[in-house]
Amino acid sequence: MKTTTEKISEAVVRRLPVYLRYLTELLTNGVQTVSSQDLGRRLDLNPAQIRKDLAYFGDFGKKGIGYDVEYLIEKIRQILKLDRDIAVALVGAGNLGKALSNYNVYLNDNMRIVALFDSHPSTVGTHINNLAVQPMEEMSDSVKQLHVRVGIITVPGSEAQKVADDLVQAGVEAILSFAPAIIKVKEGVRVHYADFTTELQSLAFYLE
Amino acid sequence: MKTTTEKISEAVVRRLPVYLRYLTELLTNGVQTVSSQDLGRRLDLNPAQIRKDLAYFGDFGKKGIGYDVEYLIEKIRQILKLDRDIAVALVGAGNLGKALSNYNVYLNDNMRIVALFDSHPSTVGTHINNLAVQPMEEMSDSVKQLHVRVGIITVPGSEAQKVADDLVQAGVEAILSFAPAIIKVKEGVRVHYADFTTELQSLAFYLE
DNA sequence: TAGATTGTTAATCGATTAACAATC
DNA sequence: TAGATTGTTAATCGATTAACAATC
Repeated sequence: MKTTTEKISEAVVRRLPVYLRYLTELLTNGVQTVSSQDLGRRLDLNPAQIRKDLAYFGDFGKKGIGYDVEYLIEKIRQILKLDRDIAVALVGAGNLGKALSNYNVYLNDNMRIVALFDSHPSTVGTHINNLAVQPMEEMSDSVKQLHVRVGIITVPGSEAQKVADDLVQAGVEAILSFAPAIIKVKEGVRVHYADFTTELQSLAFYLE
Repeated sequence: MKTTTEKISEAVVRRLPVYLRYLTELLTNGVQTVSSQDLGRRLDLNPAQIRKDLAYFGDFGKKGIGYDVEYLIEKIRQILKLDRDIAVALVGAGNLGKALSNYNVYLNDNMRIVALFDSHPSTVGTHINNLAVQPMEEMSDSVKQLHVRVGIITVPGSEAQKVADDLVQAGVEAILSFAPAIIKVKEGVRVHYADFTTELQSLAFYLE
């Protein structure tokens, strides 16, 4: 194991969920042990990179054997902090917001959408997955009361910054935004983007 | 302008749509000229990086002045091949698929969803945005007939590989997958991922 | 002209990969 | 033991940033 307090690069952190996903699949299939070579082949990654990624956090493998699937899953879940409950709020109960709300089931990982907000009076009060859509005015109070730490933004790009400001003000520590817009937040708040228009446009470059 | 036939890195290609988005906003606001410094400040990027990115494709700026917003938009659209019509097919007309279909309006860029497919008999035949959901069996023929070049996958992870195989078989050149799974395709076909579960999980790492 | 800003080269930084001793 | 595979160091590769001559 490496010396402590080495900063972990974003690239490493982004690969951990990918490892986790495939390991979970292996566990389901009854596979008990996996080598970095097996993982690399399946995930299109260099085996040395996988070993290095994991070694940042501990000595999880056994020389000559590989990694115990169940143990590694447990460890990665700890590293990603997915071993504890994390309350999530979703802002923007339009089509995309509704679709994501229904994914609650899939993201078992103790991350759970516990509140929905929307600014349209006609949407407020409707129920999605047993959760009532609340007006924006209640966001600050609800976020605090429910200890929401992560916000998902599914409003139009033009409203994203305002919503992000409100979420941060209410105490949210991390944001996943689906809006096609760069969001500015204060130091310490983390923003990830899941902007498929950008993804689709860069895909077009590779045509032909 | 640099020597021709220099390979463009993926990182560069991914930033182009971000430039395009902000430039379009500037154009809407009547801004005629913008410097790499302005862009960098707004997009949290190094100005030198922006100049370098653009210089891969041509001399678009004017020394002492900056970049003409309208002209640069035109050029980036050409580079990304967004200046011609691109037919897109979406496979998986569930909640997420439906939500994305409705975004057609937003992705004006001549990329247009022209066909929807689903494997559930109860979904086939329903209409989303004036487009009928077709059964999977018709995919190959429809993709060829409509000259579909890009496929969007919004089926469960367990079915993603099969759908990708079918799309590639039918002649699709690029795929955007929302399914939480690594997809293997033959050389020459490009796959991008828009997997928000991965994004959300890596976000959890940064809590606290 | 003086000030601003590009395009590009060189310097730096960081991430990926190769190689191998340690060891199960 | 022999074969396999880890953890880690060193080498390589590539991407970002700084610096500056050219020039509008």
